[in-house]
Amino acid sequence: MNIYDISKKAGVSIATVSRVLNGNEKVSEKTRQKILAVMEEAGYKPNAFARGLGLNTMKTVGILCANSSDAYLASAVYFMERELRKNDYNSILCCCGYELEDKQKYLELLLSKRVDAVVLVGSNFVESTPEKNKYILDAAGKVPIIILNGYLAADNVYCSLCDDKEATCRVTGRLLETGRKNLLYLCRAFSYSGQKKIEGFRQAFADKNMKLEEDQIQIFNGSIPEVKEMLSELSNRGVAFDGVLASDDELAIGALKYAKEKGLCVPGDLALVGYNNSKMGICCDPELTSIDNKLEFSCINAATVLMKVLEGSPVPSKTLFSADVVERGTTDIFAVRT
Amino acid sequence: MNIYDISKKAGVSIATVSRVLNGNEKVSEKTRQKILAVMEEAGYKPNAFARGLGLNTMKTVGILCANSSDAYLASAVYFMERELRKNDYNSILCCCGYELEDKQKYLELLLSKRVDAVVLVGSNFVESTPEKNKYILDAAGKVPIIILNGYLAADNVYCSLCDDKEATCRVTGRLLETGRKNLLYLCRAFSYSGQKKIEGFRQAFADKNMKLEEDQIQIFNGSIPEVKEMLSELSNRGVAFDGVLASDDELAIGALKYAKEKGLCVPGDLALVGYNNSKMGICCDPELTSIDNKLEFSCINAATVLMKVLEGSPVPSKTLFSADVVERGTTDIFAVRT
DNA sequence: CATATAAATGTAAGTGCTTACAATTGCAAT
DNA sequence: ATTGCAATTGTAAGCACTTACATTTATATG
Repeated sequence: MNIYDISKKAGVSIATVSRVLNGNEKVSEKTRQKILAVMEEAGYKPNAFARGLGLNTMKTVGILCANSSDAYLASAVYFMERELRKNDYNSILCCCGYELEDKQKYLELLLSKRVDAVVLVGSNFVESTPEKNKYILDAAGKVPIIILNGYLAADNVYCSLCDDKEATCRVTGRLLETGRKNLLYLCRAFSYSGQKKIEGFRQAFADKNMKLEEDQIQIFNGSIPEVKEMLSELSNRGVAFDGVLASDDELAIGALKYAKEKGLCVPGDLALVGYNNSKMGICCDPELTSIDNKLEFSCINAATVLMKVLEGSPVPSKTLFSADVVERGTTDIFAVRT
Repeated sequence: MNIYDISKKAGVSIATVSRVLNGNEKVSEKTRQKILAVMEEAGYKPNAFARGLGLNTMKTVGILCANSSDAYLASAVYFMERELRKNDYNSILCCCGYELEDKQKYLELLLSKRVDAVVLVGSNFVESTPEKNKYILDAAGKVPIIILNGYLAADNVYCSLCDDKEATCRVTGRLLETGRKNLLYLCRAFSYSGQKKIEGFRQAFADKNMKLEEDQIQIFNGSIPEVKEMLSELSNRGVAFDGVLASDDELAIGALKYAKEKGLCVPGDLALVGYNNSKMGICCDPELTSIDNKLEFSCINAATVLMKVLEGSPVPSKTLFSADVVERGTTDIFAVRT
């Protein structure tokens, strides 16, 4: 069952059938209806490969992410897929882990599938040195690249991200103002957003002319019990802290577990702030204060930008927006500390 | 840059180039090397659409799920994508929500993209009446369908699932044996696995000749605070319960929040059992006992089955395996109750 | 009613690959 | 040198569409 069969049954040429397939307006309403009726009756579905070949697009975009079972990345993938689908685009998902080599490999794989664009979900795609980001530029030479939560200034690369530095600085500042002296920052990985968060943390101290010790910033990539362990050791080594900010909620909950084990009062003895405002944060007790970086908004924005790029409209290459702070039981930064 | 350019540069015909592209062994080693070298040098990438047209496959499978931002479904999608990719298949992701109409619509959309197979992630794809499952059978007429966590006996439909009934029955039985009299079952939706879980719950009572009141089973689709609310009302209505089993961890954590609010001791006054063994379960305090339905195993199995189906090998249409119980702080069913 | 013009439709040449079948080549046995 | 056979390579016909351009048909104008 192909376009020839349909054209025969409808008594027209294949060109006309193709035109109705593509919504070309140069077809009389009568024949259009006739052809649609024949298609319907025959249960005809156009062959996507042949269309792809002729049109040089199959209206699909590649979504690359490190690990879509991570709750945060999963949500991002979900929102992106939803928004793209709203615009009649399909998504090819590919999870590539955190190794540079694999990111590169799977980005190329997506390109070889002739996707119309690639969305890099997560700040971990932007590395710290230009050479390591070359693979993105190479890809951008072929199709537009959208980066979610990371920023890379380059041609045909479009970024949608939250101002993590400002948000972290804001919250850190409030904690300092409410009398916390010994804050700790736990950061999972040294990704683009991780760097920005740490910069914000440092900035808050600088703004108040306060000194920051190097062990107040911990790059740590562990699970909840491992965080608990790590903080115990830190404490045993004599590092004191009355507040922990973290680059995600899981790390902060690790700190909460530490506090419980030590019998510390939260937020009295120890204030906690997570990041991403995930569901995990409302499972614990007290519930976790978290910075909400408006992922859904960011994805909607990214999809909108992408659609414009694909239709050739001019768009800004960077969209930066500010985060919300969702205060719950692990802090009292917006109330007065008792 | 196409196959003709390569054939010219290598001084061979396009057929030979195509042969090395497809790993056909009827090419002398010398010319193969020559052609590979030319491809490499020219940076040639075969056009996936044209290959798709010629081979009638692009080695992609469609993954359909209700909502990939749900942590459990997200993990399933992740594992499936990973396993499929290991077998050189790509994944087109499509999230269709819970409406029958949309499931049908997006399943058809995936088929129109000429995927080689479709994986239905989640038991919610199997409806309770045969007519409602017709859309799956229709699809199975075109490509193999894999169902994760659900079961539907039909041609070209393959299911990989955990024995939810047995697991629920086992845990419920233990709770009854350790002296709990008034158990409650919270079930999010009346999906295939939801039904099986409830059947297991009923079975455990039947096995002990104990009577089960209708309000001991609650179909409830709400968030954590809503569950808390619902249980309060239930309690106020005079329904007593000393144990809550739930069809997922979130519901169980809602019950935990209820216990905290009421000042109930967990597990002393109220035992709690979740399902899926999610990360949420280790965020709360005490940590949640949960039934682990071995999602990763199930996905690996599903992918293996699918690959065999695609290569024409015979495979069982149903793989059923048993769940693990991960006991944590919200129960004492494997220790003696004090 | 002839003509100009616009609208609708058809013809045929791509699009880049696969593969059945035909043709050529290489090589050992006669 | 000739033959037979297998291994290798080439030719050309698909695969199911799109679309520039040509042709036909309908409509409006004088």
